[in-house]
Amino acid sequence: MEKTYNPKDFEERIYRDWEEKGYFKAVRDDDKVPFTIMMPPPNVTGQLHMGHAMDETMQDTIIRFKRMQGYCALWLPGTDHASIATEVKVVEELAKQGIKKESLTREQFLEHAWAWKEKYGNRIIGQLKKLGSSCDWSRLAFTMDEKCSKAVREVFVNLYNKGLIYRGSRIINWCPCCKTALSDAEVEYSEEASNFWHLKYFLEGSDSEGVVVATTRPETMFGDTAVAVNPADERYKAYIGKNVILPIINKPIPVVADEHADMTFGTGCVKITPAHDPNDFEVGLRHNLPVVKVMNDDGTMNELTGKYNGMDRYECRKAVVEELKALGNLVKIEPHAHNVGHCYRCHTSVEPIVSKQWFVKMQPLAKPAIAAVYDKKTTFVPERFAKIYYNWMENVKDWCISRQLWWGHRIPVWYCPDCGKVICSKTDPDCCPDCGSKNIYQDEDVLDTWFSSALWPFSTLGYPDDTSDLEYFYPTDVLVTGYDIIFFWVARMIFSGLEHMRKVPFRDVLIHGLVRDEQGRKMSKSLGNGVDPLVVIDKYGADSLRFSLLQGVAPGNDTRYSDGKVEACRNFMNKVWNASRYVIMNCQGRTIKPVSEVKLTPADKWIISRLQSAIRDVTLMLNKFELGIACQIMYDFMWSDFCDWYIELTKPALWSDDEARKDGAVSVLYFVLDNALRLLHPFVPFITEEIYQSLPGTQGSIMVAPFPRYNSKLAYKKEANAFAGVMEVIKAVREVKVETGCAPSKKVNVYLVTDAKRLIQSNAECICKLAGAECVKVISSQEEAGEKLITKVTSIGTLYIPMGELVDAEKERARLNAELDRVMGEIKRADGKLNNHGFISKAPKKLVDAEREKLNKFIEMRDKILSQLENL
RNA sequence: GGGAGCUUAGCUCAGUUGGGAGAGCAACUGCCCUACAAGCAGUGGGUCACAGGUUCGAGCCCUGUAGCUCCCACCA
Repeated sequence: MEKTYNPKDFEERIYRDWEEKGYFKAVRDDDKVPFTIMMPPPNVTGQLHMGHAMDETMQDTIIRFKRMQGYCALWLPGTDHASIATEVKVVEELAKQGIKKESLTREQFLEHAWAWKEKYGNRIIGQLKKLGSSCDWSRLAFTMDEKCSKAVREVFVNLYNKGLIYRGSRIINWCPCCKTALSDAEVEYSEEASNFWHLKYFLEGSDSEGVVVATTRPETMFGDTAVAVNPADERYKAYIGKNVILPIINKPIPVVADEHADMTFGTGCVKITPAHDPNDFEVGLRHNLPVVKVMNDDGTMNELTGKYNGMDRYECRKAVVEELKALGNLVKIEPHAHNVGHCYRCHTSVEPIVSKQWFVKMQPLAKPAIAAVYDKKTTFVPERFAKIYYNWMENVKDWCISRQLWWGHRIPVWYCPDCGKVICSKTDPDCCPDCGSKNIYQDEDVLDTWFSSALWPFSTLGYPDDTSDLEYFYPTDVLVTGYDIIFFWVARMIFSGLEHMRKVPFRDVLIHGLVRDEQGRKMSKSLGNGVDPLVVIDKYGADSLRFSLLQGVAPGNDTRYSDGKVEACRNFMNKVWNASRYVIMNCQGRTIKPVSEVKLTPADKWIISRLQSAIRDVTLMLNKFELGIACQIMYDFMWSDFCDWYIELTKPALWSDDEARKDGAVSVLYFVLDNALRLLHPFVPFITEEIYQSLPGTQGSIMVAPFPRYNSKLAYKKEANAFAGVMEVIKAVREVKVETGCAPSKKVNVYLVTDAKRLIQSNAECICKLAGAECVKVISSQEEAGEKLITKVTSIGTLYIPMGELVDAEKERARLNAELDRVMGEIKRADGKLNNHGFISKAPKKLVDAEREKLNKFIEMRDKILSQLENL
């Protein structure tokens, strides 16, 4: 093995090897329990970012853990066609080549889109592999592949036949840039500074009397078909039923009474534009008002606006305000901030507009979806995200699913121009089933990209066919994703799964946060602060990146990426690497025995005990999806317990001439390392595999080796506890040496007055080695230690270390006094607790006893320090 | 308007059944000792936002306050 950890030497080779050996493949095995994760399909719009890297790492860690535990583990990968996002990208790409979308036929455009998908889809797959993702590539899916498309058709037709999909003219969100309808979820609101324009609409036949409406959208006035006032508003009662004249186009419109008008807001009079405002649309329905659309699809004004025809909506706003001012209709302008919706893909401000679109009726679907989470058929981790889910589901409106795009699943509906028949079909019809006309034509629109993503957990397993996979792997076990797509995706998968499979799609939803940049900002293209995972992998290795993305992260919380963190993890990898090198080097030519056949030293029992704790805790934390804590446990176990202590403790044995002793030490080292590697493997698969392969006696891949299981017989609680005393002595000697400014290389003599004579004697060699001592002797009184002593009181005894000229009486007094202070503090604390009647009577007996024991120990230490001070 | 989260060492963050405040980085001191200087040993540093409450005991549970962040709804 090389002296330093160099991931480039092996990561690619190992991944290829895993793939060739078929370890990623999940084949139904009825002797095993299935464990399934569906990868949230990354969009084929570009490449993976840090958020993906974290998401995939979490999934890979869980699936590797379950696979090693003996489950039939399936992690099914795939990509999403991302209808609108990809179409925007392809249009941009074509524009660079001077090609306009409008100049292409639908088929020509789709060819470009598929080429894009090939290129970027493959790039994403390459990135996933670099990360070490152990997904079953033989099942790689794409939301627009044959399987998924078949499921989309099935679902659409079924919902249509149940009356849960309908077509209608409704207010929808229109993106004038993408020129398509959007769902409510696809609109992002942000506050913008604007104005409240107070406009006077004169009463029909009057030059002075009228109502003043306050609006933020003066340019939509051409579409006004009424003015609403509150029926209880005394100020305007007289106007109800009369007409006012719409300025500029001089059109009479009625004043209607409607609760929608808030008497306390604005002027109390609202201009009603049913075609361009969701609330006004509702008012319009109540009062049977005409719907007048005054804008074109690209956000320009239409012919109904007279001279403003063709003008951009914002320019028109300015011009209309000017004209109204000139006409004397503008009463005042009031600054006013209000929320404006933007397209989540291109950030253009969306236009609420009446349009004929396809919708999914949500109420009947939402109800069981709410109940399922309420009944804990699906659990959110952390639980608080269930609230966000409920809140959305309980208030969800019908879902607009049609998009005026080309890239996506085309709506499976045909129209017959001859008899007016609407045909919704799973297969493409060639004529009208009613009149036999061949003139039928298909709906031009495609479906919202989330319509197909919603089916992901079962479409990828073969739905609508009754496949063996579907039966075995569905419902899946855990969905891992960010909180940002709970509405878009998680919620829709839940109601879709319930509706079409009669079962929730997953048992747990593990929600994670965003990966932010070093300053806590969202990583984004426009800020240019994104960090490419591949660049990081290239520099530090995939394992270091993975570990850094998991360590210290709490579920659902955002986390910050920093090179420093990755570097620290790389250092940890190097630590693991070198510890392994130490073990493997010492294994050369030795007989490795099972630990059950080794005469274990106290140190051996201590590390084996620590290992058992690590096994127990890591398993527990992984099962609770507490990956951050699990990582921390492994980090501490490997670095502190195994490397800093145990490896050092084995050196005396390994440097001795006692062959049996050497074999024993090596056997334990091997045992612990082997277990530790398997514990670590789910987190850092490459390095553990590389080392595992170098470990003598191992067979096959660590990927399919069993995950360690806690063994209570190896817990050695008492022994481990006793050994902590030895460690305390070692630390005490080290402290004394540093505090007295003794040269580190100088060996000191250590004398101990203690009851634990045997423990100290049997570990004397280790104490000497680790503490830098010449000898450790148990004595019965201080006199035996000689003169010029430094005293250190520990819980298992008092240490005396002759320091010769280095002993300064004053300094020693100060040092002892400081220690006395500390011990007195402890006594005060314990004493206080034990004098508390409530504590004695109500706290668990174990705790009270432990506290008592501590108090006695500290009192003993206090007395020793006091007598020491007297003798000084 | 409704809801959620955060506030812990100089910085970034952990802290899961309430039982003596932790890690990484940074700082300081001393060390190339045959796994590792991507290292070792040691040190300093925190009224766990604030105010109440529950409890024998609160960073953790409850109530309120402040600051920051986010989500949803919406004011024409």
